[in-house]
Amino acid sequence: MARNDGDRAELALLLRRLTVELDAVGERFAKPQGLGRTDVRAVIAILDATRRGEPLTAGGLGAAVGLSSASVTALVDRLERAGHVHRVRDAADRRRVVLQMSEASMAAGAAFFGGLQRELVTAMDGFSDDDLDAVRRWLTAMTEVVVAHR
Amino acid sequence: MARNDGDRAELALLLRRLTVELDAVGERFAKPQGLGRTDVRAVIAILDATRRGEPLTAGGLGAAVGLSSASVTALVDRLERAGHVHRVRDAADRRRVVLQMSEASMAAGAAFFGGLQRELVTAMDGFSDDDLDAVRRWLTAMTEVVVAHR
DNA sequence: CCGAATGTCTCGACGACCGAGAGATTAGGG
DNA sequence: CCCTAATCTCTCGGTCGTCGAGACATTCGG
Repeated sequence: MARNDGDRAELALLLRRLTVELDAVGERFAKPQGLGRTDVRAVIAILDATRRGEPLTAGGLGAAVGLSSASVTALVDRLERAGHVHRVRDAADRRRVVLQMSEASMAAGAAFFGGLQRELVTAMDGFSDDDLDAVRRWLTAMTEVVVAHR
Repeated sequence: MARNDGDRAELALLLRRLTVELDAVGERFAKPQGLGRTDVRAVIAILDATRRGEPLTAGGLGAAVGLSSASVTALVDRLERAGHVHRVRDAADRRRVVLQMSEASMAAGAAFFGGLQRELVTAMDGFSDDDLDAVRRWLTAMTEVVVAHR
């Protein structure tokens, strides 16, 4: 079992290495756009919500990325000034501000992350369906452990 | 192939979800210790280097986490004030400052991340050697793609 | 119609980060 | 030896991201 445990620990290390590199990719996207770490997370959250058909409000964004309302205001100010989103008052509840990604920003994001995703998917060519199913189950299991760990 | 591409894209989403949760774990570790995001990355870098038998210097830490020298000074100030590391002038080259983790900090890190690692390894019980080998190859392949993406 | 709840924004303060440059130490060629 | 260039860390001043507290507008329930 000792040998097996070592192999498994290696997987944990590989995973950490991968997360570090993914983090670096995020920064390589953020820098040229004049965005910060948090801004990228926010953009991704807005895109995800929009794709789900439930556009984010300012407050929802704060909950999604873990920021205070003051920080959200500043964050949206930055994104709006940089032309990535615009504020739209919700017609039904005029206290709310819903966030819409601009066309240009959507295109930039799609070019960068879409490209990466295509490369990732292509790199999966060398794997059998059984392999990929094992990966899927593994990712799911690891996520459950991480979520439960507190 | 369309069906397969969808499945593969799902893996990318699962991976992103996992990285997000791992990030959250890092914050749950940092908060009670009075540490910030960068500080945790620094501690991990110092621990990794120490384990490799090549103790980090202040400058090396800056290179590892991507900070300017000014920021490194401030960072080490924080970590030292919080009792996580202490500065030791290198005897051979007295311009250098090598960073040593304190016993207490090592113990805290081991308790937290060691515990998580054990849980992760345990969760791999349900996987065959072939499964885990597929995971290992997949993680390696994904990391290569991410590193090459620039 | 009024008070409580909700959603966002403003203000003032703090901490993290960087660029430029100062101070200390080392390495190497006269 | 010594002088210069290179190296390593630290200090200083300024900018930006974040928060807590509270103001303002809007909605909801009695």
